[in-house]
Amino acid sequence: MVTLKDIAREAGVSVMTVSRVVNGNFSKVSVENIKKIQAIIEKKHYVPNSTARSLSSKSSRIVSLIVRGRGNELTNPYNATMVGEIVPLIQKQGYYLMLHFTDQYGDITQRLRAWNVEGAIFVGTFDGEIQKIIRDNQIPLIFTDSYSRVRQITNVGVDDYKGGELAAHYLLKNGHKNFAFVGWALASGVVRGRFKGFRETLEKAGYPLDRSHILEVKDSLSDIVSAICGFEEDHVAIFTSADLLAVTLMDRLRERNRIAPRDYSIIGFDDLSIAGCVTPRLTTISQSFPKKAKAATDLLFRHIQDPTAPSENVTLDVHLVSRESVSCRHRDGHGPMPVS
Amino acid sequence: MVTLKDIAREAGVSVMTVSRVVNGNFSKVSVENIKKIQAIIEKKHYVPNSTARSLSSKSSRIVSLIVRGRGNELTNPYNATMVGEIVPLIQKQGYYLMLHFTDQYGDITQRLRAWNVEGAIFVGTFDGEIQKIIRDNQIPLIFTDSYSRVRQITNVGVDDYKGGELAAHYLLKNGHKNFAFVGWALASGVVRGRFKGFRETLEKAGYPLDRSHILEVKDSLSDIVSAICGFEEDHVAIFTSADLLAVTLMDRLRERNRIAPRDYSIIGFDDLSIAGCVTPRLTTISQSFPKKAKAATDLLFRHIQDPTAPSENVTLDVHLVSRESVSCRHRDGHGPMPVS
DNA sequence: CTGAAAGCGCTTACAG
DNA sequence: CTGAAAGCGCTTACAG
Repeated sequence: MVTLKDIAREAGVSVMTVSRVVNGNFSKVSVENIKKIQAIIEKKHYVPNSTARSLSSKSSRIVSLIVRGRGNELTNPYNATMVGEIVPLIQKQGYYLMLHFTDQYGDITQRLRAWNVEGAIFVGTFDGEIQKIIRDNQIPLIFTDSYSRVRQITNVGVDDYKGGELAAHYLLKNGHKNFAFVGWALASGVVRGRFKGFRETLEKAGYPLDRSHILEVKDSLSDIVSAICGFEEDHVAIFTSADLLAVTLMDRLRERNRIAPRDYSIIGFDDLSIAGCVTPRLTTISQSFPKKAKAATDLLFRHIQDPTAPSENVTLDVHLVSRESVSCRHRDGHGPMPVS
Repeated sequence: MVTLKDIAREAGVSVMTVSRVVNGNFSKVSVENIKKIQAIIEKKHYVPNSTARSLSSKSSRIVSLIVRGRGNELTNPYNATMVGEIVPLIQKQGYYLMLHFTDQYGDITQRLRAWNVEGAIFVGTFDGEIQKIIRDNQIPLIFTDSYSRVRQITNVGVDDYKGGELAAHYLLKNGHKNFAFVGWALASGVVRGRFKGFRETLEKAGYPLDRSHILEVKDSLSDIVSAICGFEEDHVAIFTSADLLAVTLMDRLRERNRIAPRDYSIIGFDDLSIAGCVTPRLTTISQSFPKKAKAATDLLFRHIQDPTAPSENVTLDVHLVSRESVSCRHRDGHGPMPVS
């Protein structure tokens, strides 16, 4: 391993002047020394030891990405997309990225402290543990899609409520009269927001959502599938809390010979790329992952640079993307027909 | 920040005996001291500084995962699945994981050296650069799906050739007579293997693959789509080098009113979860991602533990999963019908 | 513009 | 069973 000392010896200078060159503090080194030292660094393929740097300077240039769960969390395209967007943004800043999957609070602090991590971005719902996490870690912490009563939390989310509204309006506009909501974890803030926007909009329009039509996914989808097949109405319009859920549901309903948009209509949330390649293509509430990732990393670095920066709550916009999974119910007998 | 010194002072011992307790070398410390020290560690929430540990012990407990590319590489479900499988396996060993996306060779060495990384797993095709990477990094390096003439490389791959054979056999068994191959990057070893197995099997059966039916995807899929639509044969059976390609292709062909398995048949490769939720469900060559990830991390840790361990080339098995995207051509007029 | 000294928080290697 | 010393490779802070 080549060290500063090796370079210094060969250049006939002290480690300090080599250190200055390595760090680009050219103003304090003579031009000839800069050139000489740079040549030697090049020749010997010198790479600064970040471990030593971190120890002495107290700045590690490591950022952590913490994903909730402990299995293959990237099997969920939502997580994969978010992580994949964030990685290049972190690298572009010259930072290193540690990736952690965890579902227990204690882990997080340990992992962050061990490496003097400078900041972290959380992907997934940490609603309940946010308070403890913040209390134990005095570094910039950026949450995504988290709802918490704790003030002073920096979060990047989307307008979940509006997403629900958009879905409801779109279905109403297309002449739907029967509605259902299917969501994972109704307790999570994100899902609750989407649900609320949907329900309240329908209510205002005179279509209160019946309790039997509010479905929460527990362990398996089977119950949900049965419930939907058991609906007495002719054609029900379903709003789901996530594309992945909508896609899986369509697949399971197809096994029971229920095809969208012929037998029912369905709207997703996220606009993952899978939404566009499924049959029928999924109509969904679209959020921008590049923007979300950018907002999160921008906030992260702003807070790393200026620890006194105020916490911020960013809410990104959503819009509806009309594709093929919702039928138009206006002219009876004309069958499914997409309407924008 | 709590340090060994703080604990030592409070316990009235030297840092060395605290260090022993922290590292579990209980045999060399009195029972009472162990208890006393553990209590203080607990109370003060002491977390060892990995940065200092790494510097003095020369072992960082960091492993790198290097994914080829520089955009959102996890948008590709193949990469996402692999990375997602590997993360928990690394964590289970008490190691930390750094994730890097890169498409230039120089980056890799720099990143590995900076943190004294103990080993790395590569996801994606690095065929051409393997030699240089190995030369410059004397740590365990595990490649996946790489083909290289360099001996002494440790690689985990699947039986690509067999995958091609299986696809060909299955299509022949189903009475197909017209064939095509569509692949990304025919130059890569993986794709070449799949293609070769396919072509040679067809040849032996008396169906040499015409040059016009070997399609390589360049920038866009448009050329491929046009080429396929221009085929003179009635029904062509297409073998693609990857599920993602097959799925995208089906979608694009649907725009041109070509539906599988009515108008053409198609087989993918990988068996990503997307293969099962697309319409028609994709018949594909299946590989086990959990096994692949396990093999790669096992090899990695074996080599970290024993640097003299011989390099190994692991080839995992593949099998065909029959779903809905291939028609049976035996009894004319009976239309598509899946055959196992 | 340059460098000697001290120190970051640990572990290694040794002495007792 | 315990600890004092040295050192890992760098940076900070200071003196010149």
